[in-house]
Amino acid sequence: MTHLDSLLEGVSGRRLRLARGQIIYDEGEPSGLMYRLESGCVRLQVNGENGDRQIIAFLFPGELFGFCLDQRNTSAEAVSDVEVTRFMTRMVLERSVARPDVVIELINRSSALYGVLAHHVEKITHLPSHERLIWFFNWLLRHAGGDGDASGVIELPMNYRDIADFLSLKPETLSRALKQLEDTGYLARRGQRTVVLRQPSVTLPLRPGDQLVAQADSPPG
Amino acid sequence: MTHLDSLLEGVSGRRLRLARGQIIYDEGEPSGLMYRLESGCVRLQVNGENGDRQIIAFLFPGELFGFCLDQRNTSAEAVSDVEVTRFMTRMVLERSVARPDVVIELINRSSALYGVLAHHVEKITHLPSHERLIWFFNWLLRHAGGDGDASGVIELPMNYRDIADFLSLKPETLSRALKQLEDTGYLARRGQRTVVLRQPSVTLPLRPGDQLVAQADSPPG
DNA sequence: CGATCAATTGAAATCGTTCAACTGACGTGG
DNA sequence: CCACGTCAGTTGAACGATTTCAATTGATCG
Repeated sequence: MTHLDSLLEGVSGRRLRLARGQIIYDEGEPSGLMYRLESGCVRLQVNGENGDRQIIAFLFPGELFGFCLDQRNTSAEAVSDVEVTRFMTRMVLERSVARPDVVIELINRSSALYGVLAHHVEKITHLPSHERLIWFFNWLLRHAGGDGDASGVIELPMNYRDIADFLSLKPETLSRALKQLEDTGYLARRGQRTVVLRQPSVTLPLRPGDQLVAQADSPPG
Repeated sequence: MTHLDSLLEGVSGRRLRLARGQIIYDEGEPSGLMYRLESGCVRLQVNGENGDRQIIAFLFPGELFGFCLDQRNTSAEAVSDVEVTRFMTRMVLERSVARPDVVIELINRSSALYGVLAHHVEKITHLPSHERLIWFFNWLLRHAGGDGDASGVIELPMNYRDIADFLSLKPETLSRALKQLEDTGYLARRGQRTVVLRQPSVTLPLRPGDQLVAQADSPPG
């Protein structure tokens, strides 16, 4: 992660502020510019024909995106107010001739992104709604977790609709799944932008009727 | 596509034959080798915890895969008997220092793969079963289409289970969807490894009761 | 403080899944 | 060359998770 950050320092980049909701680039546009996210959260997405939207990835500070030489194959939008540094892809490549490690780092990041997406697909196609959520929150905890994993406190930079479109659920389903997880004690909500995981990184064996917190205080029978 | 093929000629590669079903590499393994597919069909996949499997991509002759420097983030398996040329990733990279266009081509291919997967996700999460199939067949026609698109004839290198796992359907659902498409006249089957699309690249507005072939020969009313 | 958009809740409908049984294709060995 | 076993694909019926539609509550920002 830190490798490339220093390397790109040698490439002239322009620092930009973008407001929440702003489109950074749109699918089909010619490429040429790439970005490093400095603060905030960005989403990559595919906009379907019927107004459907699939969010492919949430990006967090330190991550690079838009590294591509022909047409944009996804759209990028600001989830929150963000700061990015914008580079000309051409210049990054020129620099990489002198510094092979830049190429290596770019490749590593590309294949990492691919792997994340691959697993994302596997999860959203094979897990029921509430397990998708648990998986998502644990993933957030590991990635966006500035606070440290142990506490289980997650500040959500995105709204529920974004989460729904990331997990391929309807907002109503997300809402119900959240409630169920809250009721069963897997998580607690503080406002609707903060979630507290009770058991971070648990692979939950949740079946209808199971109760997590109940163990202590619900009388048997 | 042809760009890189000539470039890799300069890198020593070993030609291999692999039998159908053989694992080329497995998720979690250290990387170091990359491949060009010469003949046959390869699948990239993620194997879920419950024995579930999500096929991420089908690859066809000319395509590169396994371009990655740390751990494998997906598995690769031979869908049919295949021939591949195996390269040491390190040597490809060394070559790329002298030839910047190699880097560019590798980047293009990586981002193309990412885009394909992104759209794949969008489709399998937003389309009903029979439209996924139509989309898949049209996609096959464009990619594996050695015959030329116009005829609509598709030789399937993979079995129905592979297709089901690619489209995130159960075999039963796939079977039923296929039958429905056959009945409504969108496609015909010759054996179970050949499919003929009646209207290649149609965005079908199929609703229960609609008939495609009926227009010409079914009397009104 | 009101307007607007996001999130919640309920009830009904739908599509895909599940389970189970059956059919068909294919390859092996007699 | 045929019989058999095995595995892939098919079909039916019941089930269930998610979606849909509709109405309500709740947040957020001028």
